[in-house]
Amino acid sequence: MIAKFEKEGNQNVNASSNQKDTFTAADWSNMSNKEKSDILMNYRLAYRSIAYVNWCEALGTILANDEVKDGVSERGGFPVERKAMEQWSLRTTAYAERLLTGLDQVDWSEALKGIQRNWIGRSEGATAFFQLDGHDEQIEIFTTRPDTIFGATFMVLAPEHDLIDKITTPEQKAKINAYLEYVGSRSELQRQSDVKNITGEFTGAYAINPIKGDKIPIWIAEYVLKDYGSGAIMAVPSDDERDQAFARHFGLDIVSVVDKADYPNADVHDKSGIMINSGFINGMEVKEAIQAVIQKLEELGVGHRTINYKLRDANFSRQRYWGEPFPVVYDTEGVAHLVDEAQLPVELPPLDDFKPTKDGKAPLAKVEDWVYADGRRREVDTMPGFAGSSWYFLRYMDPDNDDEFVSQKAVNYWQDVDLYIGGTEHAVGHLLYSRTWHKFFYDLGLVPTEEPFKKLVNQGMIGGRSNFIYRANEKFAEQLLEKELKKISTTFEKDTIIGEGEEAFKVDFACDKIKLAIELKSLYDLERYKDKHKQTLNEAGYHLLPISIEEVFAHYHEFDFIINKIKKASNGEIVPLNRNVRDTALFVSKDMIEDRSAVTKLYVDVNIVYNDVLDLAKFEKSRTDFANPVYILNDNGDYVCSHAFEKMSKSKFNVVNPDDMVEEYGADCFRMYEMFLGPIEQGKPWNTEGINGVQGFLKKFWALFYHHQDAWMVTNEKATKDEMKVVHTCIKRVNEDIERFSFNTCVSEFMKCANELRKLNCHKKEALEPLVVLLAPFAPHLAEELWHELGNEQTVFDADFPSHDEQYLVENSITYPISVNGKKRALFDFPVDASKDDIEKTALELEAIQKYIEGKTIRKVIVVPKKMVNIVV
RNA sequence: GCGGGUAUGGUGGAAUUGGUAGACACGCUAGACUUAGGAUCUAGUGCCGUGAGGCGUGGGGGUUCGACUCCCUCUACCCGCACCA
Repeated sequence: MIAKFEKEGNQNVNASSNQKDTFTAADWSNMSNKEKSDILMNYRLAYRSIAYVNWCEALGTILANDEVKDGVSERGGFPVERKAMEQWSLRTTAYAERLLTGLDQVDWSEALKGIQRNWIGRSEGATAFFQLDGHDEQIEIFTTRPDTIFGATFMVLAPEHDLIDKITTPEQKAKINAYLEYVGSRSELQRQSDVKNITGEFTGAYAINPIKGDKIPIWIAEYVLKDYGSGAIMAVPSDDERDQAFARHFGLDIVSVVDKADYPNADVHDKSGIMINSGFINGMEVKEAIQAVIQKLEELGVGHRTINYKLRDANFSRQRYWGEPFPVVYDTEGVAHLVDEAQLPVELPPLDDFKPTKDGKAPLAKVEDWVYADGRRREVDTMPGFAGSSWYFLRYMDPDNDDEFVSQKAVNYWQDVDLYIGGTEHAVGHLLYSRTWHKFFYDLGLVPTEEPFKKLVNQGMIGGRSNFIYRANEKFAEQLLEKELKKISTTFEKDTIIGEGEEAFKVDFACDKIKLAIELKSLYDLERYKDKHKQTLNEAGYHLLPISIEEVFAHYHEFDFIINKIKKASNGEIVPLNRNVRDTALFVSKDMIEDRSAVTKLYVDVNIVYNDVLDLAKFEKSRTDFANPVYILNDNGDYVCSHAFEKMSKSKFNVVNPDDMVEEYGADCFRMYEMFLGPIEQGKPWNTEGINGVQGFLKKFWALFYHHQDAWMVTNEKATKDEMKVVHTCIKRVNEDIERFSFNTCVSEFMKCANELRKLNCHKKEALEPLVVLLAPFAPHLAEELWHELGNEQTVFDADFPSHDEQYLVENSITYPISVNGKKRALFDFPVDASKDDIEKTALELEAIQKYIEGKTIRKVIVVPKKMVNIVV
C-alpha cells in the first residue's frame, strides 16, 4: 500500500507533494488499520484541504460556530458568509475505530463515553453501486440494511449531490431547479428544525438495482444529507420510517421484504424478521441475509462491506494570531515543506493589530518580513487550541528538557494522567483530540500508553439561579377595580356595550342608572382613546371616566382616592386624567399572587435578592425603568421572589461574579463552599445561601488556636483520649472521602470535628497540628498560616499527610438500635464483646421493648453483631 | 426518537457492604449577651397529632427479619445527540 502511494501519490495524504492523482474516500475506508497507520506514519497526520470558515465582513473577522446565531454574527448581528479556504486538516478519522474501542479501557462516565461514541457514530453495513440507466456513472450508496435491497423502490440523492445536474432529464429540469432554489433559500437552522415537512423532487432519471436488476426512479430530497455516507440512499419504504413517509407522500411503491410476524415487539433497529419477496435470500433471518447480500455484492463487484463513521477530520487551521505557528513554508510551486530543524521553534512575530487582513487571511499575513523571512512563504494560519491542550500534560512530566518534548525516562515513569477532572463540554473537542493525538504518539513509539486519561470525573455545571418578580398587568387592575366597585355599588356592569350598530363599543364598566362609563387602560392608550367614542357616549347620554392602570396601581394602598374620583364623576363632575403616575408599576410578592395570569413574570438581578427576598431600596436604585414602584408585600413586609435554575446569562440577570464572593469571604471560604455544595459530579444552581456556614466553620477552627484576634492559645499539653478520638475519626473519614471524591462530606467532617473540639475546649498542639495538614487542601491559606504559627518552617504542603491510628478509634461499647418488626423501638449500649445470646436476652427484657412484644409470640430474634437487633413477633 | 442522569425535610445535601433515614449546613422559632447586629452563644426544628401514637426517601408492586439502597413497573425533570440511511 505504501508502495502504491509512493508511486501514485495523493494530494490529500501527502503534504509534501503536489501531485494531483486522487485517492478516494472508499480506498481509504477499505484499508486496514495497519495500512492506515503506516500511511499516517509515513505521510504525516496533517494534510491540506478545502474547509469553510464563517467570515464576517463587517466585523473583519472569522467567527467560531457558536459566535454565529441564525446566520448573523451574535455580536452586532452582521451577515456571515461561508468562505472556502485551503486549510490544514488532521486525519482524525483514521483513528475512529481505535477511538471507539479505546473507550472500553478508560474509567469515564457513561454519559461522556456515550457522547464520544455518538460523535464517532460507527455504523456497519455495505456500500453498493447502482448503475445509472443511460449514463456511465454509478451512484454510490451506504446502507446498514443491505438485506432490504429487494425492497428498494427508489433512490434519493442529497440536494447537493454532484450527479444531479448531469442526470436530471430536460422535462424535470425546471422542477428540480425550483426545488434546489427552495433548498438554497433555507438556512441550516430551518432545515434542522423542520424535519416533519416532506419535500423532494423527481430527477426523471432511473438507476438499476445491482442485485434485483429492476429500474427505480431517482429523487432528490432534503432528508438525505450530503455529509453522511455518500450523500445518496437506496430508499426502502417498507423498513425505513422516513423512506416510507416519503413514498406515501409522493405515491411511490412500497414492497414488503421483511416478515416481522415472529417478532411482534421488534422495531426497525432490532434487525429481526424473515426475508420475503427477496429472491435468493427469501426465508433467511435478517442478520443472515445481511451477510448473504454483502457477499453477493462483492462477488458481483458492485459493492462491499463498509464501516461508516460520522466523525469528520478535524480542521487544524485558525486564522487567528494566538496559537502555535505551523513549522511550514511553501515553495514556489505552493508545496508545503517543514522548516529546517535548526529554525525550530517557530515563534510568533510581534503584532499590534490582531485582526485578519481585509480579504480574510490570517493576521500573520500582515507581517511580511516574517512571512518571507527566508525567501519562501511561511504558513500564516496558526494551530487551534487543541494543538497544545492535546499533549501539554506530557510536557509537564519533563518541562526543562531542551532536546525532546519529553524524555522516555520521564514518560515511562509518569505514563499518563491518572485522574482528569473536567466538564462534559469538552467531550467532542479537546477530550477526543487528545485521545487521537496520544494514539498517534503511541504509534510513533513516543508514549507507552494508548489512552491519555485513565480516569475522568465530570464536575457538574454550576448554573445560575434566576430570581423573578411579578408585575401586575391590565387584568390585575381590572379585577381590582371590579372588586372595589362592587363594594360601593352593585349597579356597575362589567364589559357594557354602549351605543348601537356600527358605533357600538365596549367599556370596561358602566352604570346605567347614573349614566357613567369607566374605561380602564394604560395612560398611553387612554391618551389616544379619549375622544374616540365621544359622540356615541353623548348620544347614549353617558359620560366617561377614564382611569389609568398606573393610577390604580399608584393608589393600590389608598384606594379611596380612586373611589372618590368615581364618586365625583358619579355626581357629574369632570375628573381629569392624572398624568403624574406615568411609569408606576405594581409588584406583587410571590406569596401574595392570587391569579397567576394577572401578573407578568420578570427577571430581577439576583445580586439584590437575599434568600429570595428583594431588597427594595437597591431595586429602585438599579431599575430606572420602574421609577415609581408600588408593592404588595407579604405579612412580614417582604417582597418574595420566585426562582428558577438556568444557565448563567446577562440577559437573565443571574450572573454572579466569584471575585465578589472571594472579596467578601476570602478564597479559602469560597473554595470550601464550592466543595460543600454537594457531590462534585452533580450540577446545581449557584446559590450563596449557606456560605455563612463555611465561614462559621473557618472562624471556629481559627478560634481553636486564637482567642479573639491575637491571643495564641495552643498548648503543648498531652491530648486526651477523647480529643484524639475526635481528631482521628476526622482523619479517617476525610481520607476515605477524598478517595471517593466526596469533598462535600469532607467539609462536613471538618465541621463536626471543630464543633466537638470546641466543646472539649481543646487547644492542644498534638491534636490540632495534624488537622491543619488535613485541612490544607481545603483551606490552603488558613492552613499555611496556622502551620507556621505552630512553629513549622517549611510549607504545610510538604508535611506528611496524616493517616489515622486505629488505637484511638477503639470503642468499648456499641449502641444497638433494637427494633420490633423492623421498627426501631429502643436504643441500648452493649459492650463490644457481648455475645449474641446476651444481647438477645437483655434486649427482650428491656422495658421499652416489653411494651411491644407483650402477649405476642416471638418468632425470631435477629442479632447482627456491632449493628442492630430485630425482634420479629 | 436514541443515549446518559436525577428524584430524600422549608433549602443544599448525608446515610461507604441491605442494618438507628434526615449527618453537616442554610433557613426558621424561642432565649441569652449587646448602644447596635447580616456578630456570638444556648435550645428547638421531617410531617400529622394536645397525647399515646401514626406516617415518611417521586408513584405503584415485589424480594427480605429488615429496603433511600436490590428487582419489576410507571411518572416528572435535567443533560447530550438527532432526518445518521
